Amino acid sequence: MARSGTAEQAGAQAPLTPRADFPLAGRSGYLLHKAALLLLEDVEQALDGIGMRSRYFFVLASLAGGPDLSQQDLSRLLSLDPTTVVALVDEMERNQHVERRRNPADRRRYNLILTESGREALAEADRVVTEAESAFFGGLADDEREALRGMLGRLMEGRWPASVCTA
Amino acid sequence: MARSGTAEQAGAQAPLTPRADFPLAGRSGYLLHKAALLLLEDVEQALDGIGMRSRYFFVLASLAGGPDLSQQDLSRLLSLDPTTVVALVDEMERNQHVERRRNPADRRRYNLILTESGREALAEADRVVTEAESAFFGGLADDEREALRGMLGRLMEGRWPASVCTA
DNA sequence: GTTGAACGTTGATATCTTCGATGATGGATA
DNA sequence: TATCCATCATCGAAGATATCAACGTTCAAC
Repeated sequence: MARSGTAEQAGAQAPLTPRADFPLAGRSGYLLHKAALLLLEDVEQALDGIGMRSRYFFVLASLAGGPDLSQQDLSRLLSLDPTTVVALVDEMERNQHVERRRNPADRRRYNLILTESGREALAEADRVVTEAESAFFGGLADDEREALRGMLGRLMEGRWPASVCTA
Repeated sequence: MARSGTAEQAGAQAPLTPRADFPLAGRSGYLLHKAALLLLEDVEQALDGIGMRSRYFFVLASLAGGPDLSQQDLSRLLSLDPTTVVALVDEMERNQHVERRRNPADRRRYNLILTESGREALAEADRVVTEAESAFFGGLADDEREALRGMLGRLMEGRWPASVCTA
């Protein structure tokens, strides 16, 4: 709180009284939490237009980085329960967006690889998500957005995505 | 991606190969999402020590700002389903942390007010959460944290918490 | 070879969210 | 005043999620 004040007159016509004294609004932690919720809302809504959910997109995007991720890797990387990953990959395999291939070096694991069709789906989703994010971060100047990305990265240093290995 | 590179040697001793090419790591949106998840994990774990969950704390903290919030307000403010709020307030009333009082100006509404016991619970939770957040944001200088808070606030301008009214 | 651990999978359970319906109330209109 | 519609809180059912224990397979260490 005590910041700016540029948006306070936004709802002037409506009989709403903005609560400048809302305690959580002064807490960096809750701001981060809430901002992430709002963004996720936007992304989810944008993806809904092409019949995809955010987690599906996250997996697609993760797999695009390399062919060597296992389901366990995804679980840790995206904070998903291993059980959830099984169901997700099942679905993606039905859609022919990914393939499970046994890792020859460790036959317990699968190497999850993106199919050509998966890449196309990712490309489309990527457009949609990028658009939603641009709108969300639109209020920030380019260098600010860069600074924000830097800070967020530093907050997670050592916790993510460093804990992921390519066996 | 393409940023800094200060943390890449953090897990040097472990046989892990950090994936610098992880695509989502370059996306501001996902960084925000993931950072919020990690922070929530920390906060949840910290609150677990005193037998409280994060949402319970959020409501407690929201109510501390003024006596005039209704359940509907909470619902919008915290992105909670009205149904969920009912159950939450029920629980809080059982714990004698809040009271429901009919709003005399609009008898459909309740004014939710914090009891003395509720304030004590909030004080304790506040300590715990503040500690967890301090640890999480520890890697940031004070002015950086301030800048971060400012940017997050600006991202939500007009969407939160401006939409909340005190009838 | 034996032991213990990791990976993927399954199924049961608990929890949360979502949706529609309801009764009470308020506000606007005629 | 009477009528109509929206809002608030609540309930119950249905759907989606997360959580947990257990299993077979495979790997690594001894």
